[in-house]
Amino acid sequence: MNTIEQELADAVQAALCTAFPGEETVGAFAASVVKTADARHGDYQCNDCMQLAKTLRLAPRMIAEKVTGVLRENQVVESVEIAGPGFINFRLSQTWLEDRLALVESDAFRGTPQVGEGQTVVLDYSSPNVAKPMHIGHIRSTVIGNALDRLHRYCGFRVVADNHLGDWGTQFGLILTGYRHFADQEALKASPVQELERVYVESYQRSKEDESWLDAAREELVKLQAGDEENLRLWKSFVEMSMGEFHKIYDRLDVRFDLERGESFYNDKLAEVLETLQSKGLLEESEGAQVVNLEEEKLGVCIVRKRDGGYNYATTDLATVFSRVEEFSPETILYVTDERQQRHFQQFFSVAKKVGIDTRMEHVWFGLMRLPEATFSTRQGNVIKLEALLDEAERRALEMVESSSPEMPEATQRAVAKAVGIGSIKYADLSQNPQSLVTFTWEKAMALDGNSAPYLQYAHARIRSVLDKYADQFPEGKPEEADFALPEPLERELGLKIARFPEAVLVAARTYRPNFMADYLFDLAQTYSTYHQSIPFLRAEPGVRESRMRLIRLVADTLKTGLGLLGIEAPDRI
RNA sequence: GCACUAGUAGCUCAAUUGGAUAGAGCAUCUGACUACGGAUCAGAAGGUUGAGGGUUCGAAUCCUUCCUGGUGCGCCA
Repeated sequence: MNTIEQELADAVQAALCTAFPGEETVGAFAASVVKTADARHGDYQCNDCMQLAKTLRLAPRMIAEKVTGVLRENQVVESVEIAGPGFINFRLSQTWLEDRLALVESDAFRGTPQVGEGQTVVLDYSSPNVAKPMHIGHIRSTVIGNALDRLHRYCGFRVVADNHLGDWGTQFGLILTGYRHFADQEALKASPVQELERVYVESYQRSKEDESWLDAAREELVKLQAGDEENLRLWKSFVEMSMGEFHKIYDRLDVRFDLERGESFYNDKLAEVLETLQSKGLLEESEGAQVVNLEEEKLGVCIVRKRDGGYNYATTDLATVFSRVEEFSPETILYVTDERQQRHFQQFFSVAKKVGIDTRMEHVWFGLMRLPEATFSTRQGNVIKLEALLDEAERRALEMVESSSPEMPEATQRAVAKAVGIGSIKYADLSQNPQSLVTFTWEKAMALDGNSAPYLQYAHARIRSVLDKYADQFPEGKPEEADFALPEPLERELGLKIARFPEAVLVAARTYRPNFMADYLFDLAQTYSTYHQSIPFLRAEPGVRESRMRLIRLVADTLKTGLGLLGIEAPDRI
């Protein structure tokens, strides 16, 4: 199913060709139609005439005149008007819109065109470091990445979500050394990652003061990388402990991966990467290291092999991309990380291109999260653990549920508190542009009113509640047999917004900006709330009542589906 | 120093990537519950889009100079 924007754009395109037969510039032009910013201008608008004025050497309004003459015959629109310097404003036909809603209702994807059909996207996100607990800095990659995952699947893409764990970094030298000297086995059993972190932080601090400690750590790392049995065994146990903790959090967040290949997975392919670079003549030696020179692109040099013979991030990423291209032949690979890695990805993409990778690769970066006082870091120990954040969110939500729904069974209250608490945290992140810098405050992360998850969940639950009440009061009623009817302006607005759902999905997916989806949902929920307040439905006359039931049920479904695309639950009662 | 990035209402953020009179939420003020869920709704007030210059039918958005923050800039990831 095409979006309405697309249908209208096609109509404009056709009208242009009819109005200006034989004009090459018109034939090559791709007409576009967008929704209006202001309802007074109609439902959709086309701004192309102003652009075409130059190439056609005609006044924009003149072009618009010719085009609208043809467009008026179109069944989709009720009126076509020219305004201002040459805008064409469309108002959709009432019956067409009503029929459209029936199509949307019966469509498995609520009218969303399956633009990704036959295409594969590899999505690299979350990627925490083993032996360090996940803190609030990890939530953005996880939540944004997961939303992009869901949005793309919904558009028909085959998505390969890969959790590219940091399980092979230099931190293991420090951890191994620390582990041998001051690990507390009891604590390790009780709370493994916390203890590993303590060991890491202490070992790191010791290395700052003590050169020989650092040497020992390096030695342990070399032994590990050379395949030393004892170190390998310990390393594996560290990874397992961490994964257990990570999965507890992923379960709570309802985040799932298709693959969880850490950097270690590519360990034996790194030498090959060097050979490939060598054979393409890209390798240079510089200060004892092997590098790819990117001075021409003003990207400095990219180190692919350290002076001490070790490989690093860029090398692993290259090995990873080779492997992904070979195994999945993706059209696109997305990397969701924070802004600090922009330069790394520019370098890495550039090198990948040089060795012949032509897959589209995008770095979807997001702004750092920081505390009001400072940035946080595991080493400084000023992190807020993700687990604590989720606990607190659920606790606050539970308080709210207990006071507003005391009659609800306790188990249900807990489930609702989880949906609301976790949903609030996700929504706080997803409702803003990923690229903005975020200063973390508990208050903001868990906003429970205004533009927030609970507002949307409330709107949804309220509709479910009305629908149940309807089923109680009118057991014979059959809303599914009523026609969609939008006689009231508020009703029409609501119907139009439902019909626009696919446009929000596509924009959010295409621009890697889940906040477009969040915006859309908030707008829809707001319109519904106004409707709810001012239009009677259970008390409306028979027939009208059924129509309205069918309409609000579709609103509820749209809200639930949209929230689902953001990874947020919409319980029937909250 | 160079590069990237941000600066929008008192605060937190939008603005469909160049469209029409820059929109929401919070906070403030006014109003609506014997109600289909008040976790709500209606309304008011709040702006020289950091500053200047430029590009054009049209600029928060593009170019340019400056100011202020953030981040990065060779062996971490």
